[in-house]
Amino acid sequence: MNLREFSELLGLSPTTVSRALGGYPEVKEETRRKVAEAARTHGYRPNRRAASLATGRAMAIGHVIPTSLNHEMVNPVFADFLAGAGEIYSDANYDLILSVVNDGNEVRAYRQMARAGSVDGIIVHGPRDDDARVALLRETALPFVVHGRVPVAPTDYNFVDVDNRRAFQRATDLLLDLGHRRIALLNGHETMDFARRRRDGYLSAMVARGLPDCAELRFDGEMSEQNGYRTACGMLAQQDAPTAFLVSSMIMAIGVRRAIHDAGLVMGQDVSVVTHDDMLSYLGNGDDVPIFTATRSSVRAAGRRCAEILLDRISRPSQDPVQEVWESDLILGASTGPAPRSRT
Amino acid sequence: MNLREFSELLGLSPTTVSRALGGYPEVKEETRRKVAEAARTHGYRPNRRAASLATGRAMAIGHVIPTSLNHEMVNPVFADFLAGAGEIYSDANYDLILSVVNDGNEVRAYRQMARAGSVDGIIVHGPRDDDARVALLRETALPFVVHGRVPVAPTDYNFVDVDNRRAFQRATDLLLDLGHRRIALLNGHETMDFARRRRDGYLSAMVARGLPDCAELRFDGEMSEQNGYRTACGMLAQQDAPTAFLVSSMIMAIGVRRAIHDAGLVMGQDVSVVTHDDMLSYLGNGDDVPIFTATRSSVRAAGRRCAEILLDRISRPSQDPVQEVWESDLILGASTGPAPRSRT
DNA sequence: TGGAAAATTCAAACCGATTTGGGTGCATTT
DNA sequence: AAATGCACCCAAATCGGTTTGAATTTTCCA
Repeated sequence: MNLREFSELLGLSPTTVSRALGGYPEVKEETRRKVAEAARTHGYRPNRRAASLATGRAMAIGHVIPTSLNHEMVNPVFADFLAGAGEIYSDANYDLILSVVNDGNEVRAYRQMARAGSVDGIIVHGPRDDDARVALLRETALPFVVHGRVPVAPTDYNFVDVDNRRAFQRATDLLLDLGHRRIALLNGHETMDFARRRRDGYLSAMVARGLPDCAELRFDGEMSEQNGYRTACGMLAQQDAPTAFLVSSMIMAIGVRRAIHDAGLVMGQDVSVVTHDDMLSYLGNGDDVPIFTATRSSVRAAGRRCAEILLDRISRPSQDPVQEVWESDLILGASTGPAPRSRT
Repeated sequence: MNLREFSELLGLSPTTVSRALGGYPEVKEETRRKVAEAARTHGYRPNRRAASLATGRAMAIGHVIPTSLNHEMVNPVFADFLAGAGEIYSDANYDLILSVVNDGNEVRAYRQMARAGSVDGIIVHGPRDDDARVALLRETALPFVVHGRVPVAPTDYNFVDVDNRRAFQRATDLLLDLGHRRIALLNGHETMDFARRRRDGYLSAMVARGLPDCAELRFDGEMSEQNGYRTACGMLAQQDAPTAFLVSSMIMAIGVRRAIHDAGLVMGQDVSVVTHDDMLSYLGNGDDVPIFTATRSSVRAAGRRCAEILLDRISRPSQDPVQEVWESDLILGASTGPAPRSRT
């Protein structure tokens, strides 16, 4: 059923019906009620495509999520982030258009969305160091919000980020305070901005105590369970093995835990682990006492906030950029303890 | 830039340009080349909304993913499923419209998509026993493919499913063959069709050997790590504790593994575990020897296949329904072994 | 009761593409 | 030279809404 048919049914003009549904003041309250009622019973909804063609608003937000080319891995945080953003969109009657592309094809995906006018705004996921996306988006004049930050870009764009540097600096300090000296860092790809900041936080804490930066104690790559396991196994087999691991994701930390167990060691006693916890819905970190000591920040809340900001910028452009850096909690769990005297 | 401006720029009529870009035969090859070239250099793309209004095709597929109301959990398999489907969509130049809704509001979401004509087809996720969606979608005449199956619905709809019943029957048989008698089932919500089928498979194998159905050995609920841990802890503390666990997801199995460790037991020796493995990209099940003995089926491949089928039904309606039931692999890993003589 | 102001409603233009049903120009045939 | 065919190209209608500017009806007050 289209507008014309529906309005004939009511004995009104399309204009009036459209206004009634749109909530414009030019239509009598009683008429509006009648129209709304009829729309419900007859199941009329304005055609989305026609409406957005007429208004120029697509009523949709684009998300481009990258899968890494080699391992085709999809970062599991996306599910929760999208769930958070999705809540906001449905309330505002916006659609969420999802585009899954290989790393590197992202720019093309953004450009297409922009040119075809299929979205009113874009969320940028997983900013990297060589990121051309922010510049591109600025060109297109499409509102956007970055989840994370772009390393070197000019600073006048919207973003929501966790203070990754500080989080990992604090986490490292905690381990150092516990007496650990050989602290391994298992990080995400350090081409990613968040991973780089975490590394910097880790390094600055180490350096502040006069400790060296040991290449054999650092890993960066896909944050999968397997990588956590393999890497930790390798490091634990070294002669001067680490007594603590600082890990960038729960999933990876679970791999580390497995490696510790396999080596016949006890997590929280022989080896300490601190991880970042995105508060994924299916990966609660224990009940009363957290399993892992962790830097914690809800990625779902970040999704909600990014969406809110974006919708706000769309309805009121030319505001000052919103830039939020969230402090993450450092919560103590059972996975950390004082450094053991020595191991051989 | 719109079509009119672009065509003026070329000194051609909008019609010709549209045909050139659309690949129609009525336009000289040389003209087409020139038009395509100019489109590239000037960055012209037909406005998506206008195009779909004119053609009647939305060029978009709707996915409605539910979050469970209580725990706001998003099943992590969605990320990989969407990634699989997304691959197919981008190749075919379709958009993916994602709607995240609370359990129970799904029907409304489907109806809205259908009425507003914002999608050409729909993928139905996580069919349940009381599912009104299939009936609704049949009414709307919108093509759809179900990932999974609807328990009691008429059978003339498209679906791709794993043979969950058989998978869990085989898994149970394996454990029985190893001598286990007290076998626990840690399942997803048994309102979900897949979980019910898995339970049936488990029960039929048990019954076939004359074993009872013990309520205290069965759990169904959210497949989170915590639930796996908590439930396994509780069961292992029972006086007649299970010697084996059959688990519906890797995430949950990781919780079970943790519980086994915490109880001072060794997985694969004292307690056996078999899990279903959706082959999530970030949760590889070990390298050479799988960690978990598992029934295995790629959810990403299922995403691809569902998308393929849907696009095919859209381009050629009124074909016979495609109904695929995939056999899942049963792979042997390190988490299973013969039942221990006895434990106290 | 008449007339101005306010409250409603409507006809028509517009958004940006696709597509129908012709035209135009040129080569070929008669 | 007229007729036919073919290869190109185009004007205009269409999709289903929103919105502008004008027309109509109602309300209010002198």
